[in-house]
Amino acid sequence: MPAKLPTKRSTILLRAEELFADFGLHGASIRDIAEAAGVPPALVLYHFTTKEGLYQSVFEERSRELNTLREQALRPLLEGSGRPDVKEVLHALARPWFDVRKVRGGVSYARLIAREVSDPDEASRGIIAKTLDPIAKLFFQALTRAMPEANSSDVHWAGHYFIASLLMMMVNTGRIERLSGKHCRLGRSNEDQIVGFFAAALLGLTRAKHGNLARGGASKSTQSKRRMAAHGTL
Amino acid sequence: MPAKLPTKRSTILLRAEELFADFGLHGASIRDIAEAAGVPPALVLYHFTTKEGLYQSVFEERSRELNTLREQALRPLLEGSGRPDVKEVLHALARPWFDVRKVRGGVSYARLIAREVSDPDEASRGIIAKTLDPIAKLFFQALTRAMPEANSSDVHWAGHYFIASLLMMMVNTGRIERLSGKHCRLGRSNEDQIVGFFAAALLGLTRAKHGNLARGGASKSTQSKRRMAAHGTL
DNA sequence: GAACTCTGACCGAACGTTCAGTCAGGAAAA
DNA sequence: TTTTCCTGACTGAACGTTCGGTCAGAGTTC
Repeated sequence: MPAKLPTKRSTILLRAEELFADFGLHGASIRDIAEAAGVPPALVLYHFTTKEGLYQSVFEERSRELNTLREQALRPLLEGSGRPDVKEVLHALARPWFDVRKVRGGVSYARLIAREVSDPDEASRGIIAKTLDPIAKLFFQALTRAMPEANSSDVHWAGHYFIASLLMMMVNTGRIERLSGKHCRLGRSNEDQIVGFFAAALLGLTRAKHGNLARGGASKSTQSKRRMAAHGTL
Repeated sequence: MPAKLPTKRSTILLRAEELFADFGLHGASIRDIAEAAGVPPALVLYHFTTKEGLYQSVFEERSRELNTLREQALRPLLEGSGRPDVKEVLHALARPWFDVRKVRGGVSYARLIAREVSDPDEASRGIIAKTLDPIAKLFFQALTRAMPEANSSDVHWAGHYFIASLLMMMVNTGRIERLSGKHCRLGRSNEDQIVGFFAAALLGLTRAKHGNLARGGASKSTQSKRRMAAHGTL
């Protein structure tokens, strides 16, 4: 059978993702998006009711796809009775990013998240919390189980650093790639590089006699750690 | 002598920084900023000519302050003939962030940068390149000199990871701090934590026999590395 | 009185959104 | 089979509001 031809609705969704990623919620107008999709502005509102509704749909559609991949990779690591491999845990989070970059719009989604993460707006926060927090919790669970003897606070921070670096890689090299054309393309070697780096760093935590790396607050309250995990991005 | 009382111009600059950080260039209107500063909208345009002019001024004013601190810390490490200490290099980049957070508006500036970094807009890119690239180059120079025997590509990536994590820490905990009130405040212990983590990871690079961590592209061209440094953020 | 700081009234453009209505096609009634 | 009815996709023209920016002139300082 032929590939199902794109509906006007899906075209709007695609163009909106690109323009929202490039210019933000306020920077991209409905008229811009409608023009990019080749439809009258009224059709955008017909399908998505409000501009925020469109924004939310853009976000949730792609998040659902990524979260499925991430959960498929993380669940087995948590359900087995054995101790998960650190590299596998990191790959579980990294691989879907590299997969989604291959499909059209993947780069835009990375930029979209990068925008949301640093946005204090209430609507944005709700989106992050709803779509990204569950996976983040799973990730930190797996990471902690992979390194039971390491200082829990350090492991949590390391997880945050990994996530931040991953996002930077997606956003920043998306820019490099676009500027430099074919070569300097982000590929699987970058995935192995970042996973290798953080796996080594994490394993180094256990070797460094089980104290906090910081001189100061070695043990944060469990509550504050929970809160940090809850605010973890992707 | 008394602290010099704020001029209307400086008040506008301060409020603009906060609102731009919260809502972005397009999300914050001149009228919003003027109202927050307690001045008529026309005064904003009188002082800064255009909205983009105001945005640029906000950005450059705070960048100048931070860059001075960073350069003061990095220069000595590069001018000495000896080999710089890795931790000192990392601290040179991290400390100004923690210093600026203490003064009013520091958190907003971090969010402002986080926005800019993932913004493909030409104007934004120019700002990043002009204000942040020189320091980034200095940082990568010092880092490479601190670890001459390590794989240069890995060191560069590690530098990017450090920068990304630092920014995430500023932005994310700015959020946590605001939500949780007094406690859970970002302090010096966090600075030691992130510097300690990345210093250990970097030193681990030399121990791991001098190969690239990635299986794939072990040696990127010098050109591509330069370009990455040029796109380094903060 | 020259220069600087500041203000309120105003402008055209663009904004998100509304709405009456067209149109193709499928189900129901004749 | 033909006619009627209905629904969901879609459109063009407008709505009221807010936007960035202008401008003549008032107030203040030197």
